[in-house]
Amino acid sequence: MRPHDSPEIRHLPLFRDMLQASYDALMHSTQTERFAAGGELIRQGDPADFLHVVLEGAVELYARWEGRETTMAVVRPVGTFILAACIRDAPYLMSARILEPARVMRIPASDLRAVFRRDPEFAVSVIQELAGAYRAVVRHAKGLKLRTSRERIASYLLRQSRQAGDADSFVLPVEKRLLASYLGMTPENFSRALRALEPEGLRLDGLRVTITDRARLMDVARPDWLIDGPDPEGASAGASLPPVAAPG
Amino acid sequence: MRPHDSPEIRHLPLFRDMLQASYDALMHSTQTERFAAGGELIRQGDPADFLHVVLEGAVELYARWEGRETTMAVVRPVGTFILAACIRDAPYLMSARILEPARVMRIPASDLRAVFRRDPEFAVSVIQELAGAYRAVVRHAKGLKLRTSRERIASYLLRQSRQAGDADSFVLPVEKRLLASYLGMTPENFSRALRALEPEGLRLDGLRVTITDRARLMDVARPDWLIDGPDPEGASAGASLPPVAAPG
DNA sequence: CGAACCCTTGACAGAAATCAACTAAGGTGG
DNA sequence: CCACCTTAGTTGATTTCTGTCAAGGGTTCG
Repeated sequence: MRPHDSPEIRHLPLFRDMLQASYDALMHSTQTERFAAGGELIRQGDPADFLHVVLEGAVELYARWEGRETTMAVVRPVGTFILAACIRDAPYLMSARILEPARVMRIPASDLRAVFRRDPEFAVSVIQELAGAYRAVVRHAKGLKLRTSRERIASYLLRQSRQAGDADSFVLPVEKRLLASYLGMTPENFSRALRALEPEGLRLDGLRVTITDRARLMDVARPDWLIDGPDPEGASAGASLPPVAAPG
Repeated sequence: MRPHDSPEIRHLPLFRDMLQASYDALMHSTQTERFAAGGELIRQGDPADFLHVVLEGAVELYARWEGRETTMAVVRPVGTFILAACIRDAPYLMSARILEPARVMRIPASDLRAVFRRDPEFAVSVIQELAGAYRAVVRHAKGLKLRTSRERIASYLLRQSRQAGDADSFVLPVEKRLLASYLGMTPENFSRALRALEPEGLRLDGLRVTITDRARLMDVARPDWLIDGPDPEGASAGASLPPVAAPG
């Protein structure tokens, strides 16, 4: 089975409603490649040539400026990224590197643009995807501006718990240093702030987190629909490990 | 002339390519109202009933959480906001209040959704609008995470200068306290940081800012296409006074 | 004329970044 | 298989930055 025929891709919110002919057209020049950890997939500033779909592994989206670097999102299967740049035919605002050995599908941006002009159903899907992605970034920005780092960590942990099916115990999906960057702080600060949350109903063991007093943690985090998102309304599928923030 | 027929609206990037019939359908139930300064237009958490178009005046988009508040954008004529919420039929993530006495057009969200399903040209326009808006917020988030407040202020001033036609002297478009909030700091800090930029080639007089040494200021700001945006690619028309961040 | 309100400034407290050192775990190559 | 190297994570000490509290000047608007 060619990867293109995988129902996992065909059934992505972005692709599931389009005509078969359109889908075939999209996949016509699409290539799937494997990448080793650490590899650079795209670099910010480069022209947006391909829409990327992560089939296996994990990809980090990050931004650089004047030597500083910050993680914007982690995309896991099956998720897409840099849709917006492809649509506007504009330079990538973010870079992407392989976090875990990955298989990635690359759909030519020109095909993408051609297809949503011909297939109204696909156009509607793109609209939904972009609107969700937009809202996801707005939520992220709200969290950064309205919450302290302590509160961001606490609410992140609660989101992870919810994603694990409201489990009290779960494993952080990525390195702590990456999480720190995603949440907008240094690794040192993250370490300390996380430690400081232990008395608030938390037990820590490496990457494993156990919530021992949910009420107390919620009292710190004060979770809010309009920031933490009740729904994975944004982001196609797996773009939400750092919970949210999707296509670039 | 009814406001709907105004070429200013019809020629917005969002509306200019749609069929006349679609446009008429959109405008059919659309109402235009005047609002006094300070009035609440929409409240975060409310269901998204209307796409808003600012015809006159100025509207502030802001977010609230646990008593704290932050400005997300200022929309001026002719700009739209909360497109994404309308499309997803989801609650507003931001509130809107009148900054300067305004005339605002409200397009029922249900009509909006119906029309872009029927008119592929309009769908494409919505896609472009959303992709631009998405990129605008990503830039904003990058600025918040990668730059210090001093750097954010300096680069904001350079953006304003550019927007004024690369003029060395210009007037800040909004209150300083609002600017501070938009840039992610307290008014006190903004005041101090702005003051501290004077030796870096700046002269201040109330809301008027004069750049006396552009090279020096650029050395502080280190402007970057991928954050400051070379192009007003996002945001329909006037959504860019705090330069960027558009429809919610 | 008074009441808000914006802006600024100062003093202070709290938060976060930085610098540095140390541990532990994982991977590499001998 | 072990020694070594790299790197994530932690912790401490310190500095820098930012928010908070408080007060005063200036302006606008009722």
